[in-house]
Amino acid sequence: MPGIRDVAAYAGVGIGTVSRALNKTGYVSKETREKIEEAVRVLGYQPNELARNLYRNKSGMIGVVVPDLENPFFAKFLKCTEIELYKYGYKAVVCNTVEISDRVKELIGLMNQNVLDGLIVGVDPPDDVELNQIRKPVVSLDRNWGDGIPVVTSDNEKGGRLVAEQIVESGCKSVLMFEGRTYIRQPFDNRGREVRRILEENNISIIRAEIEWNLLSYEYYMETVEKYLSIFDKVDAVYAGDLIAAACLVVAERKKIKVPEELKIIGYDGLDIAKLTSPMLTTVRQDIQLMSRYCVETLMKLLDGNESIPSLQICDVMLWKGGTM
Amino acid sequence: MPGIRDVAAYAGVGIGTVSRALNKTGYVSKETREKIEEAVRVLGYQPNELARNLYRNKSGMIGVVVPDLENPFFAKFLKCTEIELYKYGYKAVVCNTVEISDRVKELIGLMNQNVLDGLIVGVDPPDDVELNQIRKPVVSLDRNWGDGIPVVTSDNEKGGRLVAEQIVESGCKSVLMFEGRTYIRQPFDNRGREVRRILEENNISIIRAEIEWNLLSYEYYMETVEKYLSIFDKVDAVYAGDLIAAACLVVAERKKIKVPEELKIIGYDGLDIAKLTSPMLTTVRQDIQLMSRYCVETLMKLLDGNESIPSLQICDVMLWKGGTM
DNA sequence: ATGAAAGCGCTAACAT
DNA sequence: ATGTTAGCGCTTTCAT
Repeated sequence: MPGIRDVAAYAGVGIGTVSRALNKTGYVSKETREKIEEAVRVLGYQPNELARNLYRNKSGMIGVVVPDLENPFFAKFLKCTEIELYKYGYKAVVCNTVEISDRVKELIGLMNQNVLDGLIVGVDPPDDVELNQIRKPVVSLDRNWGDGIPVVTSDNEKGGRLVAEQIVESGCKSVLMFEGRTYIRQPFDNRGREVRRILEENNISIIRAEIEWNLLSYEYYMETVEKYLSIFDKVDAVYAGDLIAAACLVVAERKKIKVPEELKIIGYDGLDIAKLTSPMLTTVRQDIQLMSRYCVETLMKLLDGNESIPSLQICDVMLWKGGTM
Repeated sequence: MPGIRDVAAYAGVGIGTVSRALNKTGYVSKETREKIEEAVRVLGYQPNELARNLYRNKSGMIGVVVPDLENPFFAKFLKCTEIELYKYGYKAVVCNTVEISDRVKELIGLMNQNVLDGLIVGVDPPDDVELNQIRKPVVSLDRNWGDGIPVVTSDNEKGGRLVAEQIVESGCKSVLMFEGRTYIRQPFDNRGREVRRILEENNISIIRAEIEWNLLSYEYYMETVEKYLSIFDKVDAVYAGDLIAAACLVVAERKKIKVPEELKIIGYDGLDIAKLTSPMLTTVRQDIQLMSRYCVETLMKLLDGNESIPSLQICDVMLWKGGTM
């Protein structure tokens, strides 16, 4: 691997000149520039980015932390985020927190070690995280990490309202709600709260089913759904995330329960999988691409030292009418 | 951010001693070690990994290149690969090639610039790739990249056989086969070849449908499936990747075609989505986790300069019986 | 316009 | 056992 010295020697100039020519910074005469370009071509020189990183004290890497890439929501989020980061010249370093605890703290450590220039987190903060340990930009998707950490989320209140309205309009009287366990207050809590508020207003009875949603496993979903649908066989509607909702559809089919005639199902997220069921899932679609764009844009502002950072950004959601409601 | 000098100064020792103490290399007396550890604690010192990287000439980053993370196959592959790399202390840098061309060449460049220590590729090599430009380890998933690039794949021949046997046994006479377009010979070509060979042997007629499988889009899938199923309405079986197969199921339902009575469907891949349809998809399951483990293990051997690298590793596949066949 | 020299923060070889 | 020194490959003053 040739270094900048080799290029300088070949071109018969100093290394400083080579550096300036390559970075287009400072003056270099046309002739020397050409000699240098020639040398670069002949030697096949490629600057060692590691050395640049050391000098600039940045790595060009952003950590993207998600619970589980097997969840299509996060897969899509990562995809969009990677493409978005690419536009700004950054690379995305993935991290699944599932199966391994404390990965988040490790990643915060990597920031302090300058391996990562910033973090986009789609997971809960660790219990004992010291926010003042965090010295580089962090943006959060859908989680409260505390002061100074901007949050990008979707309009959970509207989402909850859309769900509830569908249920009310359909004339259902007893709803099974699958909800993830949350340990601290999260932006998406509003969703369930809004659903419950409106349903209660309309005297619709609610059965809450708590699910370990971080545990993405088909078997677990099926089992849980089967259990609840057996115990509470008088519910006439189910509300759940798309994956669970799809599982409900399968269980209903198996139990010869007609959807939507005997049981209505409304999902949440608007994943593609909602379109691969039959009937297609009625669901509230989150704009994952927009959320990832906001995350990246916000992070870039933070990296630029920009002062005007919105602490909360909310993306619109929309009802997607399938045939299950 | 305190540096190693600060620690040395605080502890009243030289920086070399600090380095040795922290890296547990060379002799350091118990007392000085303790003084140093104290200093580290008090100052909150964290070594700058960028400087280490420069010295060691490695970044600890491995690029993982996939066509599209929205395809659950690749999402799962990346998930497993990330977790596997983690065990060896490496981080995974993602790259979706969809929507942006030439990303692969860019990533090869990043290897030469020492940003990446190696690459795991799940995509076709670019047309004009010069293998001798590649100076760091590359392992490929399911693609022929050329001499010296080990390939990890699954037992496509067996997979093809399993599919064909199912079709033969079920007594089908006319099969619609959805296959991805390939431009160069790929390991997974064997799958389709084997299917065709056995079907032909049994005088089963085949209709080939070419699909742009890199273009993962629900709408495109539905459209294509709908088109083929309308034109060729006399087929009694469909073979396709799980996603397309699931789309077939939806289209069949919509057209009031009974599955499996009037139309049998067999998928390929064994994604979780195959279990969220009803009836569940009969499919051939690839062991994605094992493939990712082989990829990482092979890459690690390459990085260690190990000589005994198998140029081809084949993972077993199995038939997963659902209700569509 | 260009070359020399001083770091970026660390590791390791070399003295002591 | 410990301090000093010379790099790792680059960027950027600072002279010239």
